[in-house]
Amino acid sequence: MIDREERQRRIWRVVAAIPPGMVASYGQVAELAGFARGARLVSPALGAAPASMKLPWFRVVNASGRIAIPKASPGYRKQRRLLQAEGVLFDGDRIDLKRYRWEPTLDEILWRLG
DNA sequence: CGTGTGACTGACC
DNA sequence: AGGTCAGCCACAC
Repeated sequence: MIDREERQRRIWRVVAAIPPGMVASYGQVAELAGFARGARLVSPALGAAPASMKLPWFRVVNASGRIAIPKASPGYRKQRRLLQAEGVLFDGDRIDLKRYRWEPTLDEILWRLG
């Protein structure tokens, strides 16, 4: 039986493994963390991460390649700025997932996420 | 124990 | 291509 803490740790581990300049979707993070169809579990976990952890929360976007928070919010601009600083290009308000989506190799899954 | 909510998704117009 | 909508899961009331 896994509690909220354990779930968060698993999610954090996946997010921490996303390489700079790439992104992953909420659903993808959830699945890699062992929670199929648990996309909605990811955002609370990101918010709960201590700042000292330096979790690359901004590398998580929704399945359509867009930042999931309102465009008008400070958080939106911050996330966008951080991604762009890593070389992630935006096409309007959207990221080309074909190009920037992280697809972990078997090695990464076994050694970084296992 | 129902109900509503959300930094979600995929299917279907 | 973009909007709608029914599922989805945990959690707060």
